[in-house]
Amino acid sequence: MPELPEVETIATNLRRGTPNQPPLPGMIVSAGSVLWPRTLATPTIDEFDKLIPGQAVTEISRRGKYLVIQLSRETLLIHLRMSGDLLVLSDETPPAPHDRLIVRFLGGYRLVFNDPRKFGRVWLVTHPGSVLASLGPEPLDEDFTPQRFYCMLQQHHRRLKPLLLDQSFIAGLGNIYTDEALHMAGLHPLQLSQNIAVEQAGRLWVSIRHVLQEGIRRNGASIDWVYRGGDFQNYFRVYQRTGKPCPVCATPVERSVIGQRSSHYCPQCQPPPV
DNA sequence: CACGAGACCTGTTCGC
DNA sequence: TGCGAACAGGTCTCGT
Repeated sequence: MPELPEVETIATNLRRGTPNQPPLPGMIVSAGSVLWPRTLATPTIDEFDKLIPGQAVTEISRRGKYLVIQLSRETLLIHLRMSGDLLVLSDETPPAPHDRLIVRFLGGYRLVFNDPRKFGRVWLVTHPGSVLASLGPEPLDEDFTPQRFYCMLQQHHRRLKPLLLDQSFIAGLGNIYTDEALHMAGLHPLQLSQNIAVEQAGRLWVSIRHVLQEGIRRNGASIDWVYRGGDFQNYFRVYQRTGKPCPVCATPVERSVIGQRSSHYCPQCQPPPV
């Protein structure tokens, strides 16, 4: 799915609006409608339909890969998982295939959660902490220091790739940005976290923040049939570039499956652990 | 605690 | 051309 930069881009667009869509803050909900029941994690559809009308959107933010839409009384949390997307559309725009949940507003606009694969989830809760509690630190926050990151790595005995994908370890990284960061840091995805030297941890810290910021600057990545407007996909170093030359040393990029996910890396720049 | 397999889903692309 | 396999930005649960 969308990873941190894609969710950040969507949050910014919802907050500020775009040439095609008005800003969400200030809008007042007229009704909710759940088209695919499993999309709504909590509460029940009946309660959702009852609770959401009349609430105003007050604030839009992001935590990890969750979109956080603050309403007058409750908080709407949205996770796009693999194929979810959020659109603000006017009443003139007809419904689309794969629309899963809709929040309608006074004034003729609606927020549409569209999700072909149906993995995405929406929560309407009083306390967002109940859903977000297990998330690790935000990699772009000030209190996420290289020193702290080194300590975190030392506390686990796990392979780097699955560890970085673990949202309770660090929030927001997915398959793309993890592969990109490991390549930039010159670290193999199978490297064990406890064997990382301070200096290597520092390089990984810089790399993680660099690729995330680069992703945000380019409005995220749009790949496969899910186009969200970003163009970071044109700047991938290794992700989905199997067999193509490493941008640093021209060695063909390799792919292997690690922890059920495909990993892309340069065997020259990212030597495998002994 | 760390890890692999399976589940949840649909759509696109690959390979024979 | 056609058809099944492989694959896709994620996360959960279960068994070892």
